[in-house]
Amino acid sequence: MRRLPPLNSLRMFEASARHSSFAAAAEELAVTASAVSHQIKTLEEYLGISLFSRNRRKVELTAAGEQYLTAVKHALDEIEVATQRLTANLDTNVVNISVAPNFLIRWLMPRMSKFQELYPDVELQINASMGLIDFSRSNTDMAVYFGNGDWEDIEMHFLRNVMLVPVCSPFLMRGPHPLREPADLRHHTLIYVSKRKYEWDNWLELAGAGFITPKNSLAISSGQLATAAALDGLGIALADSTLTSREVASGRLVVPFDIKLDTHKAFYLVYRKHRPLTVGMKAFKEWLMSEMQVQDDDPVPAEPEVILGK
Amino acid sequence: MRRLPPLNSLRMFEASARHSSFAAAAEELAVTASAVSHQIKTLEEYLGISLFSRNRRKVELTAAGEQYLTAVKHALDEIEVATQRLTANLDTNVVNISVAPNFLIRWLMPRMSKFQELYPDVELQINASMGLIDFSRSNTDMAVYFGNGDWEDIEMHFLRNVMLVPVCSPFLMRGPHPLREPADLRHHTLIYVSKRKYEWDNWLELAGAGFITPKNSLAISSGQLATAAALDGLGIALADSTLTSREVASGRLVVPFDIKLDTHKAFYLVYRKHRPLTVGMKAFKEWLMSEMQVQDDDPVPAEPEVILGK
DNA sequence: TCAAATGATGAGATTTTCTCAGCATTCTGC
DNA sequence: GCAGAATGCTGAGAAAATCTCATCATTTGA
Repeated sequence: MRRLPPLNSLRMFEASARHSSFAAAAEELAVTASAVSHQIKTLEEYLGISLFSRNRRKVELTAAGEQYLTAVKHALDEIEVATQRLTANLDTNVVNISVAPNFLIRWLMPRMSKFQELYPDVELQINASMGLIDFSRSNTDMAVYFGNGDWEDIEMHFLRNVMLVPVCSPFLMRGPHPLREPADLRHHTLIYVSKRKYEWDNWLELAGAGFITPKNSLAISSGQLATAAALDGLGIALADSTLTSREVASGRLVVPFDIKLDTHKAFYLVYRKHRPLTVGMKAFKEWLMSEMQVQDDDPVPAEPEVILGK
Repeated sequence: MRRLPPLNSLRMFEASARHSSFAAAAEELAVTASAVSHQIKTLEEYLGISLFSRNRRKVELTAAGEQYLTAVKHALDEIEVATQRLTANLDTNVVNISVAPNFLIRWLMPRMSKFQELYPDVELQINASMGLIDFSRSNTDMAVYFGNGDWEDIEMHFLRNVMLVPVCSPFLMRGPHPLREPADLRHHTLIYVSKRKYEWDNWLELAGAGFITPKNSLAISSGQLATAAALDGLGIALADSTLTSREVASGRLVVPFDIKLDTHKAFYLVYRKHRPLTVGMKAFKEWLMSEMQVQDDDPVPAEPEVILGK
């Protein structure tokens, strides 16, 4: 069993010794000089030895204080370094990112090379996961969330709104029931993400085809797989226009109707509240936010006609 | 400016890790398991990383926790050692003693060789000083106080009562006014310690000579110097019978009247309250107390006739 | 020489820490 | 396989620590 002095007072002792002044230490520690004085006194009483000589106004270490400071400073250094290493090694270039698989494959992956060109020293360790992260229990540094931004106790930066457009394989356009107007969808399979069936309802209503009953519907567990299903010609999916821009550009996917549903949800970059950002995190954050901006400004292929849904 | 984690929680973290159990750590730290759990949680939240995996009932360090523990343990070790070195290095053989000069010269010095024979490893560093010691500001380990034991916040061990007898140089006995009865003192100079003039008044009253007015009186600042003045034949001093026994035995001082005044004051061994004793302090304390006992039992030269004063 | 700055101190306010009670889970002994 | 003991988590309130404030004494510098 250890016999340790009041540890918090050591912090004040060290600061006071470093400044040779209680007042200066108090300022650094964001407390009053009185608090420092009390703490030092407590420590001295515990030790039974005075650490500072107070003959003049300037406090000065006694011989015992000098000796003690050496050890205390060394110990606090070690704790500080270990803590920094464990938490915010602000110079670290390794960033643990957690994003939804769909965002990862359709947005982040294709742009990774651009990031690496700009920040060759930063290493992104990417984890694909859905659901919220418990930042106090996970070593994930940052995550990209999709939702309406009502998460608590989290640092959060808006990236951009998500607009959904229907996408499908070009083969469907040439099939027996070509998609000429929204109502034509009734002959097809609508692919939706589980628990987000309402998106199709909203889109159909926005497109003036709220009355139709589609031939079939297919529930898929994630946006990524929904898009994959669309690519395979299984039906029409609602996908984020930006996330599918590459497939559209290459002709692997087509947007049968340029009607965009504003989901009122958005992508957010999130991380633990108050967390000091490492250089790697700063780089990723800056790049991510500016890259998102670029996308917004870029003309979307097939000239968009933005219509706000409800 | 430092960025340190909550330091007190580190103590709990270390104990918990050492025991692999919050409950065991709680027992060691004399708190509830709940307190430990809260503190660990606070630390983990600060760090943003979980230090223990709690899948099973036994808590187990995570990889991060393991890494952190190494540093924390090391740092706490250093603080503990430095603190021990500064305070109660219980194995230390060096003892800082503070005693009144009179006690030092007439009692301690003559017996030092006996102490050193018994405890050859213990080194006494003796400081002669009068007045009270602020044990929280002085590196004095122990002191011998003279008084009535009404000191506050101090650990205190009664040594023995102080009996005052008149002492003077043998030359005075052979002078023009030999001391045959107490009233003869009126022809002599009475040496007293400043602020303790009443001692002579009390003694004279006790000796049935309260009515006399001495020829002269000499104020001296300390008991040691008063005895020295008596040795030099400057007059008659009141001195502790034990402290002057050597001079009396050698004939350099004589006790003209064997009337002992009980001062109702005593010598006490004192030290900082709750202070754990080092081996050196224990040795000195044991020796001092038993040596005082020996003195009490020893027949005092010139067969004493103890009379209680008021 | 006087105002400003520093430190000490005691009392009360504030914040942190701890305990308690209740709950869930996991061992242990039968 | 089950009941009870042991362990850990959590929230609310109690207890303790820490901090601030007000005041004073000293010292420093203009």
